[in-house]
Amino acid sequence: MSAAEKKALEKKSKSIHAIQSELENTNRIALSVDCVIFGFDENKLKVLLIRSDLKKYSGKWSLLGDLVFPKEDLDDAAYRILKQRTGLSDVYLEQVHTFGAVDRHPAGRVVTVTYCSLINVQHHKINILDNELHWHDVQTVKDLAFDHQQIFDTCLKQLQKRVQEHPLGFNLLPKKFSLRDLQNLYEAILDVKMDRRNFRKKFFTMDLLIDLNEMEQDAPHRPGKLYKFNFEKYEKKQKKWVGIDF
Amino acid sequence: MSAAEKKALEKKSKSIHAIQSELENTNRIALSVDCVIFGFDENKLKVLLIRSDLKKYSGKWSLLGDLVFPKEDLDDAAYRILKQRTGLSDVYLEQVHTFGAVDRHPAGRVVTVTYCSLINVQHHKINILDNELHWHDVQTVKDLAFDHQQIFDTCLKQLQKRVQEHPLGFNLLPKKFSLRDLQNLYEAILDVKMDRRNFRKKFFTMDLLIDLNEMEQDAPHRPGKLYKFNFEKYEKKQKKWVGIDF
DNA sequence: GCAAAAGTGTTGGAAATACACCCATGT
DNA sequence: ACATGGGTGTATTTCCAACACTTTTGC
Repeated sequence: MSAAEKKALEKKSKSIHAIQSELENTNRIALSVDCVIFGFDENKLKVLLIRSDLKKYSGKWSLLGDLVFPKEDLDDAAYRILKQRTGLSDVYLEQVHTFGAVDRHPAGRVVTVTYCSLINVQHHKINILDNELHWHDVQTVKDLAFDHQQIFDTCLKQLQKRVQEHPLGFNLLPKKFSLRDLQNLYEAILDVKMDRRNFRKKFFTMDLLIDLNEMEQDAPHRPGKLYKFNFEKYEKKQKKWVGIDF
Repeated sequence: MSAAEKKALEKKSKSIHAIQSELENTNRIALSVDCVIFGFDENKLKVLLIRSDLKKYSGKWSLLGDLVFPKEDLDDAAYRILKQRTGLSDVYLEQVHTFGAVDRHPAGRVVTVTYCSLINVQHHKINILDNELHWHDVQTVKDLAFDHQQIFDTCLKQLQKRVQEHPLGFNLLPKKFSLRDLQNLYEAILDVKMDRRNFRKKFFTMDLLIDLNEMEQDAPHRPGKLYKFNFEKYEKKQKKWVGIDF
């Protein structure tokens, strides 16, 4: 670009001040975060729901959400909301999708960014003091408030996909787990049955499990060995995956 | 839930009117859509960029974006912006990610929802009357305005992943294409070289290409056969994919 | 000793990879 | 005739799926 062209360009360019007027109130929209919080307990995949606080949806369940503050990073808002609702920090959180139909909220325009998080129900005993907050089997979730059913369905599908490509599942298990625990988890998330021997083979071949040389306690049958996931080794891998398949 | 409990709940519930006050201006945020528009031409993957119209970024390239209107569905906004910038409708568009760092826009808080679109450069001769709009080789894209480099990188990665799982690539090709065209496309997107025979085998085995019994014209060598993609057959498939692999 | 789940190997088929030659066209 | 890329087949390897018996523990 020549100097003359550059100058011509600058002439057409807007100053920051000019842009600011476009961002004035009339063009602003309320923005919220909704968290789909998955847990795993009693060999079932669970999701944390709260009673809707809106009369229109009285009695219905809804996701945990809140408005994003004007001076708050989007990701920070997600962590704040998770912390507020569950008391938890330092957990897996991932943005999934943004829902922005004009009429999705009865009180006005609210665009919502959905985050998905996976927490270990046993390990993080959540303050469910408020009995409005409840773990639900994902199998039986239906008829949520707002468009939360759609959001939930999207997140569950995404979880099912991503749990196969990344070691997310371990965020749902205790630090020490048996291979049976791990398989139960995958079977619950993916809603399939797997061959036990092939499942073990797969994970042992990956070579990402650390044998703790400990055994399950209090099992009403032969106790299994306990393992933990080798996150460090996994981080170093990062394979380049190529395989057209659809 | 008993009737008494239900009543107690309703007492605590908020009316829509009460919620509305939370959505008042002080809690609103400007929302934009940015489109990462991929094209394919001269066997290279391209992306459509425009000169930033902001003085601060004078001379830098940026994605095509615009504010979302308060009474406009988010997806509609994406289609509108694509239409405005390229004159195109009826193309592939997919939401990718939402970027919401407080300081990402110098003129104030703007959260942006990114969409990715794939268009056929040959087929849709875009009105690039405005010479501020330009196709760039993705290989050489760097130093974009705002956080657009990060957005672009995210979209390219997502494209590389999704193009292997879904037949998106055909949106970048003319309706009739040779297997060489198809392979060039995949090699350009994934930045790898593939074996020609195995590539053909893979696609023929999928059985989703319709042989048009036509030949390339004006090839400076033996002309190849032309095919089109069998979208109908693909739609009917929708396989359940299970395979843990990370 | 019995119930219940842990642990363990082999085999056959499918899919991915590696690889080399002849063919049709334009110049 | 020759340069260019189109079109084809086979051998090898790798991965996945199917499948059954022995072991350990609690009761």
